[in-house]
Amino acid sequence: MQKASLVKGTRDFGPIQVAKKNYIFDTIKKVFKSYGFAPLETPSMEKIETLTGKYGEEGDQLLFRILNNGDILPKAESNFDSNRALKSAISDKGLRYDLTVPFARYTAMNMHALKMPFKRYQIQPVWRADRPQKGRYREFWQCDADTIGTRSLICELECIEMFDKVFSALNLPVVIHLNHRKLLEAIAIHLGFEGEFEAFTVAIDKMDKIGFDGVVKELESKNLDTSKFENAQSLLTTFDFESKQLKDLDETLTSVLATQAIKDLSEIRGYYNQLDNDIVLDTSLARGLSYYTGCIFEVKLKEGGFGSVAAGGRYDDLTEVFGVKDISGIGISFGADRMYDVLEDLNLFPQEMSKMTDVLICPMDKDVFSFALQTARKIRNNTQQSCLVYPKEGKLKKQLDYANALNAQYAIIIGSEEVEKNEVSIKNLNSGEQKNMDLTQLIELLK
RNA sequence: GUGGUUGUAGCUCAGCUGGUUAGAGCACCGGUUUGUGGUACCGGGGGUCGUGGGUUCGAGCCCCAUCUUCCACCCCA
Repeated sequence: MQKASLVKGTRDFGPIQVAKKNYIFDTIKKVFKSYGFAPLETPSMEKIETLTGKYGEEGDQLLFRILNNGDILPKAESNFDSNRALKSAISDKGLRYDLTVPFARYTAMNMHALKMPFKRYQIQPVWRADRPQKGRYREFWQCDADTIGTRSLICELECIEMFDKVFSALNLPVVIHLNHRKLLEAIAIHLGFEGEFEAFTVAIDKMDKIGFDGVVKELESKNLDTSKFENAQSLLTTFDFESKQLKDLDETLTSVLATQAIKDLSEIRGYYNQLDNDIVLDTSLARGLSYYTGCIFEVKLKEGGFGSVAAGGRYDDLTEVFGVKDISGIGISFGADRMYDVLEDLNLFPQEMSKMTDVLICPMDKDVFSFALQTARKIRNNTQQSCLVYPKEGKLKKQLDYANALNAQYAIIIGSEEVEKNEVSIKNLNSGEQKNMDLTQLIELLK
């Protein structure tokens, strides 16, 4: 016999967990649909060359590769000068790392049929060969919405609104962090890091974690000149997302790049009045994925938890590697598994998630089965309630126990007395209240 | 990928410096009550102590390996 076990960093979802997960998916889906996004699904696996080189060196290492079928040994026996060469000889497929790149691939292949701007949403699992931690899985679900084929800043606004709506619908207070890649570049140049943009962003992205002094140390450890960095603290921080702050920032930076970014941000700011959640301009936000070129977002929990529960940004050249130029796009992604964990921790899933049925019918002996089944049929055909007949007679205690385990709202008790009077005994399992009535009254009650 | 950490019944854990048949609470099952649950009482099942080696007269406890968990770094949802 073999011990049953799971692959590291993966998990099962039982009936209640699936209901909870669907609650998250449904909430997100509803918002996506209300903004006119249409569904798309792509295969779990992609050609390895579709995936590699899109997420940087680190990302490539985290790709799950699929071993080729057939006789790989002769190939493997040849001399390869590197792991990389060997890998590509024995594996030409991989599991998708995110949903954005498969979408770019899809777009490139279907340009002829897509009416721009094209808006799609996609809710599917992705895989990363990461070392698992809390809130960090090797298989997890992303919920993406992207708009491509337009540079309109209305899309940025929609992203912000969708973040706001989803988290507000889930009763999960968050802070939406907003930044602009060009603003970040302008700041980098202003602080003397021209040509060292990557190292600069990697360092300042850790601001909230290691603090200002930590960032200085990090930069120095990479032999970067931090002489102009002393006035950076007031520049790399979170600002209220208001026009006054934007104007001040523009005046401090006085560069073309900064002005472009501020213009975008001001326009977006002009499009809305009130959100349920907080939003800040966070100039220390530097999303790692290198394909972003405009606005970038990250949604963080107001209290504790993981790094971020949702993120996104604008990218200009994602389809270019597939031969399709000048398609600007913007997309966001919700991390369903992290959201699941937080909602669980904070006990924010609605009560009915654990309800397996609304009504349990309890037949006392075999003679009443047909009456019980008839009652069930009536309930199913005439009400919205789900209904289940306990498939074995006897022991009311046992049956009521079962009803509790299923979190049912009503138990309908049917014995020979009830059949004789052509009625049922219905018990409200929350209040304990119980009364007898005929089937017409029962349907009326359950409607 | 680097450094650390964890692993005892379904769950949360106890188990003294290695010493006879490994414990508790909760959960589960049965009964008290063969037609009334979620609160009471009585009883019961269930563990090759993550796995594989080793040291020892003897290992849940020590050593090695491996897997798993969680944490930090890296990166990220």
